[in-house]
Amino acid sequence: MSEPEVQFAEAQHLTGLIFRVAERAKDDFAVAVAECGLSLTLARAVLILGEPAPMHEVADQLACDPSYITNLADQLEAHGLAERAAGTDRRVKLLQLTPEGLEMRERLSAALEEGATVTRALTAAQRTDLGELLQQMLR
Amino acid sequence: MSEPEVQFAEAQHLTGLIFRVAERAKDDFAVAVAECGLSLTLARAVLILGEPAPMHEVADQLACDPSYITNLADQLEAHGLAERAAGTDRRVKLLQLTPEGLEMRERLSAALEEGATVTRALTAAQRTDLGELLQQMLR
DNA sequence: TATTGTTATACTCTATAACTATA
DNA sequence: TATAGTTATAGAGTATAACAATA
Repeated sequence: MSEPEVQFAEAQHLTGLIFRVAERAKDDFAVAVAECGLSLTLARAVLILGEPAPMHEVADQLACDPSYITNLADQLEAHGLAERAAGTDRRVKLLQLTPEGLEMRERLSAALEEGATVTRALTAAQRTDLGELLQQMLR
Repeated sequence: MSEPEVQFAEAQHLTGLIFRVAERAKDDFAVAVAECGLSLTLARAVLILGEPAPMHEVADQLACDPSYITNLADQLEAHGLAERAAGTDRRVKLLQLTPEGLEMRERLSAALEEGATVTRALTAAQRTDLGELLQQMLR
């Protein structure tokens, strides 16, 4: 195969396609998130906090160091989106969304569902197929 | 719908699934890239440089500021993977892979194709279907 | 006057290590 | 002795603005 053909073939490879689709979806979501005045990580934290959770659990779910959650929690509080609350164990602090935080979570959730221009290119049946394939990949 | 059901439904939504699959693929690729001693961005640059390219074109393809390419080019040269070369226009500097760079590109390319554990969960037919759906999303 | 690349600088994101309080 | 969270600090990654050379 000549070089251009190799490149073309590579461009078709699944992993590259997944990356490109994900990047586009992320860009779309980032626009919505920026309109809300949040960073991507902050938005992820808000989405995670459907229910109050210990800070170390948030760290687990975001796959980041627990020390960084202090920073994120400070930012969430500064935005008025979440508060620290006492847990049963006095070492633990729960992070819980304020009413504003819950409202923000709704907005972000809607943006995540509807905002991705990529999924609009598919029919309902195709979306179903895609969803099944993706779920199988995560098993 | 009660809260846990809502969360479950959200977890199924396409955009979220795409993000999770992409994150897993990226983690897989990052492992291979780290074994090569490169950062993800550096690896992307190597993959882009199948042929010598002006630095500003690399910036376009990486979707980053042109000034940052100076930094990346310095790093690539420090790794012995690429060199700056003169272009026809004397303002332009071409970035081209060294033999080591080309070899690295092969390794990365192979890692990208084979390394993603996510795609292994699919049959050949399913991979074909997925590829077609993804391509349609990028059109 | 516009374009290419470079420099200096600064900002954001995130991790590491040492620390405190609690278990 | 182990766990939760905090603090201080440092590093990577990247952008902005001003600049030099060339077109």
